[in-house]
Amino acid sequence: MASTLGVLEALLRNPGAIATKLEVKQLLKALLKRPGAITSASEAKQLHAQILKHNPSSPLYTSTAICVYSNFKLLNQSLLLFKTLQSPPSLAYKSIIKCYAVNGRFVESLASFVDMRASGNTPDHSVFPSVLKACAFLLDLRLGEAVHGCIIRLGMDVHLITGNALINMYAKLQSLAESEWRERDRRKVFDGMSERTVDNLFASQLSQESLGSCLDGRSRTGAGADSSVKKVFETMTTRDIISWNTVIAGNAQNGLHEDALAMVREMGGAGLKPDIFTLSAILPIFAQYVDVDKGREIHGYVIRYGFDKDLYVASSLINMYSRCARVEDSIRVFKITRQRDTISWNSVIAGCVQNGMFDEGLRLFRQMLKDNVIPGSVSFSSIMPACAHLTTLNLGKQLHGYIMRCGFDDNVFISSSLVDMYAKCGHIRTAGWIFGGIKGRDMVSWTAMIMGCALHGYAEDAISLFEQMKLEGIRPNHVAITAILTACSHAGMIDEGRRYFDRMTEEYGIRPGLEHYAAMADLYSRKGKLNDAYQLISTMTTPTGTIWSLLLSACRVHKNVDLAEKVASKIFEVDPENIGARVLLSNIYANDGRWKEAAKVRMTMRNMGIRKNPACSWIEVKNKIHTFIADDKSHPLHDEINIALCELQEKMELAGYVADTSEVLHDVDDEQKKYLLYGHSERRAIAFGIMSTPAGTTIRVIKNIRICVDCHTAIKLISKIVGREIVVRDNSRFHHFRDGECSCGEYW
DNA sequence: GTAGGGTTAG
Repeated sequence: MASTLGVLEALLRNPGAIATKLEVKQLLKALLKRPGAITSASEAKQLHAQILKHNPSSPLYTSTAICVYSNFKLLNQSLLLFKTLQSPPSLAYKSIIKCYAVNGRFVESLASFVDMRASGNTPDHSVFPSVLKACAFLLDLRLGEAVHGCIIRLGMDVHLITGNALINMYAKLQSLAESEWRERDRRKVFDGMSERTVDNLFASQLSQESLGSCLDGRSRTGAGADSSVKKVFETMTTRDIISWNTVIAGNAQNGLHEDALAMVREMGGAGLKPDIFTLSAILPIFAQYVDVDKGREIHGYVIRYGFDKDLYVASSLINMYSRCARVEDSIRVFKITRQRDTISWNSVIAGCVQNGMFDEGLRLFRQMLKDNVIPGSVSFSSIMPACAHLTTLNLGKQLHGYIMRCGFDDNVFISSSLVDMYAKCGHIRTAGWIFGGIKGRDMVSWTAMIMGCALHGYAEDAISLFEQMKLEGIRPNHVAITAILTACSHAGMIDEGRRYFDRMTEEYGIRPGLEHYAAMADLYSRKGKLNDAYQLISTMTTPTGTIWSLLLSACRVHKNVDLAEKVASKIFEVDPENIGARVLLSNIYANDGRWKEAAKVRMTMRNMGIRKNPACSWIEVKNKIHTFIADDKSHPLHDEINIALCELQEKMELAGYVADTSEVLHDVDDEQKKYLLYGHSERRAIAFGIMSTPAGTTIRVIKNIRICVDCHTAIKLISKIVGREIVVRDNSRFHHFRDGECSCGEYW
């Protein structure tokens, strides 16, 4: 054999060499037994040439050539040969099935498998892994089960690699059928997470003893108890670390977290130590449970074993830390990871964005592009919320263009984030247009759109979307319900809001949480039903300062000082440092002319060392954000803006404008109050916007606090005078001012 | 030949 192959090597490396027919025949025969002797694609082509020269019609030789080509993943060459075969022999089928699979052509791979069975050829252990991988990829459980039956009949279910592939297929596909179980299991495990069973899990070096001790008290069984994954695993006579890791990853991804962790403990008993695959599979569990202590222990183990150079482990660690709100640790892990890919960048970017570090997220995103790392679809869905929160429309639009050029605009994660971004940037119509084009909308897409309508005051659209979502078989979760309650709240629809609130438990199985109480309290408060709001909040077991503050704010609008004092004391009970509440209370006193009390509250604040955030507005002009803070004169065009405001003022007064000074909370005379109103940040931002953009351009301004009554009146007039649409987002909603009117219908 | 990481609404 060795000498035959030696001749072959000589022949292949020197195709011009003359070989006798006998020699070639011997060579090919030897190759039939050892196709692996061919070590490069070019040698494979030489072999093909020899076959064409000496025996082109032999199915056996042709199959051998296909086999050799498929070893080098050369699909086109394999196919050319395969198509010449009238009735392909087993080897040809096996090779082509594998070749399709390694090239990601799973449909064709399975079709060839079906052809092979129909032609009476018997598959063997060499094809099943590819076939099972194809079933997993195509989410075809029925075919997978049929293949499994075939494997059992052939007695192949004890074969190590086939068994591993079976486990993988079931792990990937069972999650589809068992999503309901999964949810139940998740809650169950969550309840038990604080118990000692998981404690000290990774205390030392995952030693046999420490893992063993954790097995005591393991009590739960889940959907996985008699799952196909488990059955296959238990049937196998030999198992390797891949078998264990596949089951562990499957359990982790299917929400069987306790099972996954138990198996990590058990694998020690089989003489196997957790490796990089094991760790990257279980780290997301600690990320989900926000258990940074366990996550840290794993990080320690990772470092001790030198696994910290692995990209997968690094991304899992970055993700774990950011889910646990330790962004600094995420960034640290990212920075010391020399090798980086799209996913590790995505992890750190998403970590920043999810923790509110929008600018840092954007900076890292730009750095990623600079480093020539090609962004994937996940990169965009991770960064887009930063644009939504910062309301940087131009940046959002640029990213949208990039997304379209990449062909990612049909991705549901991305389009949902776009719906949200456009809605939050004031472009509700664009949001609606994108939403309309989403195929396979999920709960998040619907909720983003519903919330968008809510923010713009389009409650009826929000309600009809909500009902349509239910008709399409999507059961609302707690976020969707928050969105619909917010919609009702922003339109003053008390009855509708109350109905959704009262029925949410019965109809959707969701108990009202803080966010739902907040929306309802807001609904009553805005409508002036202050006592109803008070009653509702009082029924809560532990109302927060934030919820009481909604009512306090309404007390200011509806000028109810007595209730305000009562509410304020409730707030200071649970949250003595609450800045907003103290500011509000002082304003309420000032509004009532009780300047002494107002001053007292301010004094208390000063003594406590707390300062209120100043009112500010900002506007994006030519990709630059201009910020205007109340009474701040630092803008380079400050004087020009003042002149423009005075000119506007004259035209407004001609149109009948009379300043409403009732909300000016300073102890000064009316003339001074009028002057103070000019200084309101949104007015200066709008004046600047008018000065620096072409006639007719829509002005978009964002403000950090509620818009005051006088500004609301003034902006309505300004929109008419300058003939422009002016969109102002305050801290809770959008106002579209057009031709002297506002979309909020005086309700905000 | 089989195994692992990152994403959208609040």
